[in-house]
Amino acid sequence: MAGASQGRRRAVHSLEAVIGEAIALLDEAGEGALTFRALASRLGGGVASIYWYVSSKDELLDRATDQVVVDHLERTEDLPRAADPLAGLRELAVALFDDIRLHPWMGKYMMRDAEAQPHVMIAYERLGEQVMRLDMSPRDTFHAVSAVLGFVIGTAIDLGQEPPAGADLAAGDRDSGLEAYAETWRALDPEKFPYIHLIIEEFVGHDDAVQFRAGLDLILEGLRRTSAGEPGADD
Amino acid sequence: MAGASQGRRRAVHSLEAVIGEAIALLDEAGEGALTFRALASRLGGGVASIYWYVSSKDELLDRATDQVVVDHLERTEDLPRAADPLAGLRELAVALFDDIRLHPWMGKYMMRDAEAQPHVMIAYERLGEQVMRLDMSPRDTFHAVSAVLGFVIGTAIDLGQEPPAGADLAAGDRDSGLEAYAETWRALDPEKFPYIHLIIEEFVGHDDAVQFRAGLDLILEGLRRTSAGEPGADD
DNA sequence: ACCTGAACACCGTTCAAGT
DNA sequence: ACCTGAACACCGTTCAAGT
Repeated sequence: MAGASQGRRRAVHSLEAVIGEAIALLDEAGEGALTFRALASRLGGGVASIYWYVSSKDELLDRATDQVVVDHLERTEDLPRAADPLAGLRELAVALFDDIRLHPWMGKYMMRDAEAQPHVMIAYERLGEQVMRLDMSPRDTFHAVSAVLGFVIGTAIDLGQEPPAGADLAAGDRDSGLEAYAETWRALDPEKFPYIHLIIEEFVGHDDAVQFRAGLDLILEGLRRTSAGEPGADD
Repeated sequence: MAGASQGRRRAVHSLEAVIGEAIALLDEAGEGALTFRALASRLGGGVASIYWYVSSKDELLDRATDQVVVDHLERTEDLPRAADPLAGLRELAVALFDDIRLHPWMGKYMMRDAEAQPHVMIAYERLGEQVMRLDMSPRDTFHAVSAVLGFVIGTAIDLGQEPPAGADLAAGDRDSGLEAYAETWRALDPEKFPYIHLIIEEFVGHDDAVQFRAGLDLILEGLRRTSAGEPGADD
């Protein structure tokens, strides 16, 4: 009986398995849940084994982020479908935002190390190629792409922020969270906080995706005007 | 001789000292350097004492962030100086961005918990009051403020990202860092990466502040057009 | 009321040893 | 070539005890 199967002593891994389980752990339970010990037990092996595939937790996170971008690029291969460069830019930005939102932990890492995340470069390139069609100077082109990218990733990070440990994520979760904020704000003096009072009801039940698109459209509208107004302008 | 000064046995702290030293530690050595043990030794006391003033590291970071915002509000009390609402919005956004950049660690925490950071609310309110002068619907007003805020904080976070542990921050520091990236990019196939090649030289030696202002101006230009075009538009 | 050292339950990372 | 348990040097947080 000593060996119904004499295997199972040593677990067998692969880089794909390590990265895949890391992504699953991050998606399911958030950034705090990604521990070498937790990851090892998911893989059915020992902690130290992970270091055969990855030399640090930083590298693990870089590789996990890059892998998500690989999937994103695959999924959006045939974008943009629009003839208009700004419409094309919009499609790409929206698709990127939506995919980052599915993995709220990754925004933080996307801008950290271009060399460790080779595919992020390709996503930038695709956005840039749409902007190039506006025929602006290299500098204006660079600034426009940086603005869109900063807005996409920045907004995704803001919205993906994990609430501090204390927060009560019991029942209505998100809705009740928004409502709890609104409650506090309604208590503020309307004389001193006219803006807050103006938008409280908009804030309650607002849709992150709608909010993102509205902001993106402001940038795109500005870009449309700017690129039409000063063809080839410098500095 | 047993007590030239019999004090010094027990250190004496205050909430201000705890928060102040925490901010100093974060500014000087980055987020990784803020440890209860490091903070305690700066304060000249024991680790556990900090818990008298603050109930967790999360609270410490919330309070540190709020304190920086307090200083920012004080420093910019008499802004905006411009009569034009968009110019006023621009002044406020630029000032906020510049102050966040002085404390690169804080961007991440600014959007995390409005209740724990009462003064962040005031900064939002000030931005909102400028946008209100454009006489748009509550929804459009909310979206515009959210877009500006998302861009300010998001860009600040992106730029404030600490490079992963490995990075060589030896001599030329930032410049050589940019140049190292550029080197990698120049090696990319120009056929497949026309955008990257177009902007490499713009990227090298680019100024974060200039880049931020360019993006902000796109949003403001879009906002100017949108608010002029559809006075009081809904949905 | 405020401060303390020592302990607890965790981390990421290393290493000598196994197969 | 790949996997392992045990150890190391850290963390944030708690607690019983001091003043």
